[in-house]
Amino acid sequence: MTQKKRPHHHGNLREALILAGLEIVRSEGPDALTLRKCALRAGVSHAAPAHHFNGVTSLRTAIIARGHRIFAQSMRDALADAANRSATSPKEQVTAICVGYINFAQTHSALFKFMFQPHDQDFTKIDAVTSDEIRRDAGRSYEVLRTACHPLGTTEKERAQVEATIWSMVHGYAMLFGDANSNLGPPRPDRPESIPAITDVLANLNWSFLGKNADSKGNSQE
Amino acid sequence: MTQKKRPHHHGNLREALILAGLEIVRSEGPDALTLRKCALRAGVSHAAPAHHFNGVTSLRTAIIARGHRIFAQSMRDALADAANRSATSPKEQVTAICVGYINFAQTHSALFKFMFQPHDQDFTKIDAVTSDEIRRDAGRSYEVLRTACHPLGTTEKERAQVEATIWSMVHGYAMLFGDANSNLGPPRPDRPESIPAITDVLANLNWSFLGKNADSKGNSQE
DNA sequence: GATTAAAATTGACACTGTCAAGTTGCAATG
DNA sequence: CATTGCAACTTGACAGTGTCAATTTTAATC
Repeated sequence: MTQKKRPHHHGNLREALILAGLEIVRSEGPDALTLRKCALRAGVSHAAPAHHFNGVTSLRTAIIARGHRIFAQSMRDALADAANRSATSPKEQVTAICVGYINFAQTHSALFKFMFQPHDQDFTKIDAVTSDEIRRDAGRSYEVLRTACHPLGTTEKERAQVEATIWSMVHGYAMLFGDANSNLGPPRPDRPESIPAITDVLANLNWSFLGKNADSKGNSQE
Repeated sequence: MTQKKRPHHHGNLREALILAGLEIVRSEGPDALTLRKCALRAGVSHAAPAHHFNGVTSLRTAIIARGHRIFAQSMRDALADAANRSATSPKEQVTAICVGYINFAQTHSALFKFMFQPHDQDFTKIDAVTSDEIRRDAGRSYEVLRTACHPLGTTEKERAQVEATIWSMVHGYAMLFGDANSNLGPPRPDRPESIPAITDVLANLNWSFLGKNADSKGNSQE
């Protein structure tokens, strides 16, 4: 009985394949990812990945899960930056997270597209390890926003509404305006200065959502 | 010189391929679309589409353009419905358009995903006909929203901000919550009733955006 | 050292998009 | 009407893709 999981040939192929995939997405774009390319980059034969991933969908999902770690970290970093500037009101915290959100979408635009592409991941067709990974890592991403939104609602229903509002706004913005070469969104007249900043967009929200004051400083987590 | 464009064998293959593509996306999902499947469904050989589309990207783009017509019509229909209920204030008009937006995303969920998937359409690699089509049809979609948003801003910059705000919000909502089987967005606890309606989300906007009253009835187009 | 099971390779298959060459059929020209 | 010309379409091939079955290699165990 092995106390440590020490695979035989490669060492840790599963990890290597995920990293190879991230690199391919980064350098060649979201549509360039291929099972065989990942295998080649990891230095194994084209059919080797089958022993670690149920299929290409599983590999893609695992890459997305890994992307979520960077994504969540980007939001946490922005939150920490805001805290260093003493911007700790719920409104300021949520705004900071959105800035981190958009920052990730711009800095890792190919990965962002890859992650939030509508993929038909029949969760049933994904191996248990990867399925757990995506659930955990994507959940942690959402948890960052969820925590910051918490003080903005009193009941669970209210909080769900606030979360949906912020999440929709920032995600839509990222999709439509986040990437300079985005082909979605409104047809832009080649004037990138006509794109408002995420903070300008967020300013159009009614921040005193449901009676509570979003500007009160301090940690109001119950 | 032919006064009417009457192609030789098929009659109108370009149109038939687009319709075949729409049907495939509808019935088999966004990822099921294939050049060869379209050709088969249109009753021609696998290489026939090459004479009408520069490549598969062009065909996809043409299908997206066609989808935009349905999309724009869905928003216009919702706007007409609102007018029948005498809901003609800017706020009510914009809300109605968003309802039409979400309605399209739900009714034609596969097509919506297909349309707003980040596709690398190197516009240079797309034949001129299709390129004009997508620009025109996507522009018309956006024009519906643009017109409704017009009274909500006074300067051009203000209007761009309002448009970006509304568009981001409704698009993000459609992506994250529009489709019941969406795998994006927050991990939902199998409680579909916890998803707020688009109208609830829009209610969190500060509708008196920039001093002007969004509730004033009538046609305030300048 | 022999056994055994996992890890990885090799080879094959159907399917994809794209290209080159050949065929068909319509339309304008003589 | 016969001929020419050209666009529409077909056929065949090619490199890649994901996936599967059969085989070999490797590492841990008895």
